[in-house]
Amino acid sequence: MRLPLNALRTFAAVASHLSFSRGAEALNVTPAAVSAQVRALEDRLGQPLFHRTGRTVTLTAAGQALLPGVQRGLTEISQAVRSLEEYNAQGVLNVSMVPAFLQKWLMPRLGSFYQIHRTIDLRINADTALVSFTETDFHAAIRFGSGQWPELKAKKLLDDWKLPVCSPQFLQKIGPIKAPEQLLEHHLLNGEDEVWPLLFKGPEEAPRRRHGPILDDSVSIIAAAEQGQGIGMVRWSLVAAELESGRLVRPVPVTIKSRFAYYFVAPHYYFDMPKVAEFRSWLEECCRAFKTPEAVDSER
Amino acid sequence: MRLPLNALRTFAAVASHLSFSRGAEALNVTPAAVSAQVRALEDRLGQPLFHRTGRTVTLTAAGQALLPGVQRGLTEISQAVRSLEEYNAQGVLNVSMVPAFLQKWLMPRLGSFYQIHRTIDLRINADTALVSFTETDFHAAIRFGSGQWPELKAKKLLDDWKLPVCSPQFLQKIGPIKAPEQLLEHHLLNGEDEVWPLLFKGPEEAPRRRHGPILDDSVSIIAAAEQGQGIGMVRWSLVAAELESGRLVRPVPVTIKSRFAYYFVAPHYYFDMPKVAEFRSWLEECCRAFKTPEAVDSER
DNA sequence: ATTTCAGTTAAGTAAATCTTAATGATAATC
DNA sequence: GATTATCATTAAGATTTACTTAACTGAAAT
Repeated sequence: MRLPLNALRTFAAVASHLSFSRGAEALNVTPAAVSAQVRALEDRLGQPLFHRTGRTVTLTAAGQALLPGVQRGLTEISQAVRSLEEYNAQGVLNVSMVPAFLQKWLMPRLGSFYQIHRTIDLRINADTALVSFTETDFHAAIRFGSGQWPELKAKKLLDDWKLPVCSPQFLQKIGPIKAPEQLLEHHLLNGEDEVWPLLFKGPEEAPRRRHGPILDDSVSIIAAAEQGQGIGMVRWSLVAAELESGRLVRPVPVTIKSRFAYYFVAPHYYFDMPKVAEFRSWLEECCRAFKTPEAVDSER
Repeated sequence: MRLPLNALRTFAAVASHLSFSRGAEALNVTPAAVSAQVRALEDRLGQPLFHRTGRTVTLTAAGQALLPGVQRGLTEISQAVRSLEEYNAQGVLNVSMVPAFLQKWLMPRLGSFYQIHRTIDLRINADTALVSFTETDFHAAIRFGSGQWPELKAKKLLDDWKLPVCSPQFLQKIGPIKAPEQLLEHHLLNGEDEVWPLLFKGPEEAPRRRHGPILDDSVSIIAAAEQGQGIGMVRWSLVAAELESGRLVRPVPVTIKSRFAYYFVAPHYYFDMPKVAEFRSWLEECCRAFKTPEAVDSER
C-alpha cells in the first residue's frame, strides 16, 4: 500500500501547531479538509494520532512517535526541491557555441559577465558540432544560422557581414586597392568560399593566383591574415576588434551582409529560466554595444 | 505552493529504475500515469528531470541534483510509518485495572506473559478511577461491570461470585458453621455491604455483632480475614489462590453469583490492535484455566 | 445563560490521478 | 532491410482523492 504522503503532510502541519485550524491555515485549506485527512490517516494506521479533549489538541504516544520522522522527511524533500529551484537562478549554466565566436567575439567580453553574475557558474563548450539538448545538459547555445531550429526557441543576437581583411604590412606591400576585383591579383586565404563570387560581380571570374595556404576555418584564416599571409574574407564579428586595434586592416571598404545571423537558442523550457535569461540579456547588451561595419555594399 | 509529494515519489521510482515502465510497476500503476506525473513535475520545476533518448532514460543534471534528497526524505517518512506500524504488534502496552484485581488475580499470572511476549512492554496502571481513553494513551482496561461502557468495546473475561471466607484459625476458634445465618454471630468485616442481605434470606435480618474493624476495600478485607480478624464477604476471583493454599477457608459453602463480571475493554480502534489482541487472548486463556467455585447457591 | 471557538460531519464539487487505447519512435530480431 | 518488440507518450474518459460549504456539537469564555 502506498504511503499516504499528503495525509502525513497534513498530520505534520496539525502536529506542529497543535491545532487543526492553524494547520489548515498553514496549508491553505479549510479545517474540514484537514480533519478528514487526519481521520483518514488515523484509520489507515489503526490508531489515533491526536487527543481531542475539548478545544485542545495534543499528540498521542503514536503521534509523538510518528511526528519527528515525518518532519525530517518532509524537510529533506522540501530542501531538495528548494535547492533545485535556487539553481534556476544560479549554479551551473552550460552553453555551447562555435570556437571562433567564443575566441574572437565572446572571450574579451566574458570577464564582465563573471564579475556581474558571481553566482552563475558559466561553462562554455566550444565545438562546431551542434549539441543535442535532449541528450545532454546544455541550457543554451549561440548558433549562426537562419533562426529556425526545430524544438528550439531562438532570438537574434547579431547580424553579420563578410569583408576582406589583411595585415597592415601586407597592404603596404601590395599597395592600395582601388576596386574589389583587384583583390584577385593577390593571395586569397579562403578555400572554395562562396563569398568571393559575391564580391566580384559578373560571371567572368578571373582565375585565382596562389601564393600561400588556403584555409577552411575562420580562426585560421584570421591568424594567417594577421601574419601577412594574404587576404581573408572573414566575418565582421570576428575581426572587429583586430580592425579596431589595427592588427588587421581592410584593403577595400566592401562588406557583404550575411543572410544568416547569430542567434541565442535554447529549448523552450530553458529559454526563460532565470540564469539563462540573465546570460541572454547580458549578451544582448553586449550586442547592442557592438558596432556595425561602416560601409555596407550589398545584401546577401 | 505545496510540494508535489506524489509526483516526487513517482520521480524517485522512475529514477531509481531509470525506466518509466519499471517505475510504474513499482508503484502499481500504468506507465501512462507515471509519464503524466513526471511531466507535471518537470513543468512545475521548469526543467526536464530525465533525458529520454530512444528507449533509454537517464537523469538530467537537475534530476541528479533532486534525487538524493527526495530519496532520503521518502525513506525517512517510510521508516517513521513502518516503525509506527511495528509498534502495533510490540512496544508499550498501557492497561488499566483496579488494584485488587491486579494484586490478587493477575499478578501471579503475569510472569508467563512477559516470558511469552518479550517484545510487548506491558505497563499496568492500578487505579480505582476509570481512565479516559480519549485523553490518555491507555490501550485497554480490565473493568468489573455490566459490560456496557459508552464508546468502548468490551469482551467478558470472568464471571464472579461473592463468598464468605476467614482464616482456618478463626474457623477453628468459632467452630463449625451449619447455616449461613449463623455467620451473624461472628464478626463480619464488610461495611454496609449489600451482599450480606443476600446471604440471609428473609426480611428478618438480625443485628450485627461487632468484634473488630469494618473495612471498605477488597484487599483490606482479605488481609483482615487472613489475619483472623473476622469473616469477609469477598470475590471468588480475588481469594481463589488463598483458598487453594489454605491461607483462607470457607466457613460455609455458599456463593452468590455477581450480576457483574470482569470485562476486557478498549476503544474500538485499539481493540484489535495486534499487541492488544495478544494480551487479550493471553488473558482469555488464563481465564479459561481459572476454575469456578464448587458450589453455586443463588443467582443474583 | 449566552457567546465564541474549534473540531466534526455530510453533501456536493473540484481536482488529481489513473486507465484504456492508440501513436510514434527506437532497438532488436529475422 | 524488413519486421517485430519494447518503451514512452498522448488523448479521452473514468475514478478516486481532496476540498469547500454549511450545519452541527461540545467545551470554554464572557
